[in-house]
Amino acid sequence: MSQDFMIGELAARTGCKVQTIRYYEEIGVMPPAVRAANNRRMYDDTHLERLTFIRHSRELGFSLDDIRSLLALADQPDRPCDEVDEIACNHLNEVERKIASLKVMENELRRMISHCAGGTVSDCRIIKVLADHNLCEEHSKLTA
Amino acid sequence: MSQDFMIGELAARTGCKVQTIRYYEEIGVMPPAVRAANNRRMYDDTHLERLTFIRHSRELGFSLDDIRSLLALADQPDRPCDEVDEIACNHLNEVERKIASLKVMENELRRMISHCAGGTVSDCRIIKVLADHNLCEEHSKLTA
DNA sequence: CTACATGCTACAGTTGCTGTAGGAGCAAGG
DNA sequence: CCTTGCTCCTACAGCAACTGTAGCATGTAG
Repeated sequence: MSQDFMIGELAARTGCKVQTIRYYEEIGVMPPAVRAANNRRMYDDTHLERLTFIRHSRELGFSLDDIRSLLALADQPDRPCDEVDEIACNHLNEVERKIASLKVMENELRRMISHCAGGTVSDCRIIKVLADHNLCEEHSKLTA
Repeated sequence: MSQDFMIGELAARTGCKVQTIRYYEEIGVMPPAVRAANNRRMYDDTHLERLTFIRHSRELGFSLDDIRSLLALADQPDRPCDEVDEIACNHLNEVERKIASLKVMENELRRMISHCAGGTVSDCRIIKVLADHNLCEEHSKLTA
């Protein structure tokens, strides 16, 4: 096992673009790849696992900064996982905040659109509401 | 009416930073300000209205590109408002898409966090799920 | 007269990539 | 043997929507 392969195969196996992998190496979330004689990056299963971890974390919305911390913690199995929990909880809070903010936008957009009678721009409720904050029902709740 | 004032007052009256106003002028969503003898930008109520429109649109999540289009349409009151509706509807769809994607993240994060028993990193469910996509309940639904 | 606030330009930095230019190596087909 | 085409390499520019900084000029208050 731990057969070596090149960046193209790592990309194909993880659904990650080649440039993105090189970018992860550049910013230090992926370790520098060992180079073959022709200067090409060679990878094995440990790289595959690490990149899978990164991609999954990204899909869950973690920042690369958080991921750097999570990877560092994952490499120290005997430490308590408080810090992991904290990163995850903070991120969950952030996700909830974003959902709440988007829902306010959603409500207001729906309201604007449903009030538009479809005439000319001068009658358009959407333009009116955008021009005058006071016509907006939720204008105190917006904290995007 | 239409008293002139400087950029600091425009900023204070709209809750927009001074640099942001200059940036809006630079990219052309705000018209170039008339300059006083000392080269300072002077504004009047039309600028105040325009910036209010921009800020409110931004609060509702519209891109500056969309806002450019909306402002151009707002300046042509006799045209039908189909295009306005279309921009607003497209944006609403995008907002809904984002909410759906964030909710998937939220569910999975909650699930991970609630499964963590609080021991060491080697037992941590959060790290395990991040490392192995198959432990993720919703991994097919993530399309952030 | 001296601070201090405000204004100006110009540019770098943020996040997480994506795309491009310009070049080299390698295998297969003609 | 040569060309075509694929993959790889580095280095850099660009996206969105700002925000912050440096270094300077101007205006006002005490």
